[in-house]
Amino acid sequence: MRPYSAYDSDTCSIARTLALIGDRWTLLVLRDVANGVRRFDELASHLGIARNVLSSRLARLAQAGLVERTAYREPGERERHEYRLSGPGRELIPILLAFMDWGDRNLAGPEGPPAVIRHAGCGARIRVALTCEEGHELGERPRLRMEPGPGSKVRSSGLPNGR
Amino acid sequence: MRPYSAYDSDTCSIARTLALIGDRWTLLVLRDVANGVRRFDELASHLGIARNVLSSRLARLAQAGLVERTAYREPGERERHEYRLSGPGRELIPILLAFMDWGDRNLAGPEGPPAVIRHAGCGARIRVALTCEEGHELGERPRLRMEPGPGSKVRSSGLPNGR
DNA sequence: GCATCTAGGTTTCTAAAAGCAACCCAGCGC
DNA sequence: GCGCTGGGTTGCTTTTAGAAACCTAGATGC
Repeated sequence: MRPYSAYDSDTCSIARTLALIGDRWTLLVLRDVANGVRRFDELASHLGIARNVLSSRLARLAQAGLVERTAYREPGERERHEYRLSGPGRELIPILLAFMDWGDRNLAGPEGPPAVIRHAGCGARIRVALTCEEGHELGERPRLRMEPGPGSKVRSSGLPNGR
Repeated sequence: MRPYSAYDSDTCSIARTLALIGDRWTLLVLRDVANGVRRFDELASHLGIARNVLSSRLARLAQAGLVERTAYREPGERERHEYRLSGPGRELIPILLAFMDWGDRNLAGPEGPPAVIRHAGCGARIRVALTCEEGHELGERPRLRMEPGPGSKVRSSGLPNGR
């Protein structure tokens, strides 16, 4: 079996996802949009992001289909635009919650976590968990095994005798 | 109840975590370290990262306690250093798997996912899932509610009449 | 019926971060 | 003592982010 490092780093789903949303601002933009901040000026002011950067991030997210940019007009008002999460965008929520979970446990001060997410139905707290398709509970230090999938790609350069 | 945008953006656990590991390379470095790539040159070559950037990322991760830098010496060899995930670093694995999961579903080509993670015990695939502490199953579009926690902080500036 | 305000950006210029190549140093092997 | 290798650091160039000014179109006020 080939060693891990023989596989192309950029082909990995983690690398591909990071290429799309892995810069300093994009996940924060998505967090705010997920929390109902929909307008350009509100986003700019709440995040403290430069407006040109926000503009380019929203354009990228819209082009990738993670947010929808729609025009709307309230009576007596002029036309506005708003940004909302679309289907694939909503599927990013586990990523946001995984970040939040880790930050709550490792970076929160003695006061406790800055925010809590609850199940809107029952009011209980939400966590991200690893699950095994056989239904086994995976504890704090799960034993995992990585193996190449059908879309794997061997690295084509940089190896001695690489091909 | 105060609106979401009245709370300080930087106090959020997502923002804090992103400030530590939310740049273009850090999560990929952690992915490789988690997969057993432990040496500087191996990381540099597999990732294609500039060596000075790798150096500064590893220093930051070591200082934050996410990786351990240890010296070791094999018989007949000179001293080497290796990097390994430490406790808090291993807790980042759900974040990596959440990225992978999303990428597999949204960015993989028709060939399928580039890699598969299995439970080392039973061989079944691993997924990240949202769970409610009451044990309710949360499906594709969970209804979530965010509320301020004990460590929440109201925004101190930028609001009309803000305080 | 012109000046002003506001949302939603774009342009322009400067500062910070990433990339690239060259260099350095220590220990080993020869 | 000479070169090779791992593990970096230094210095320069390019890319990205940030700050501030500017633009446009439709209310709004006078």
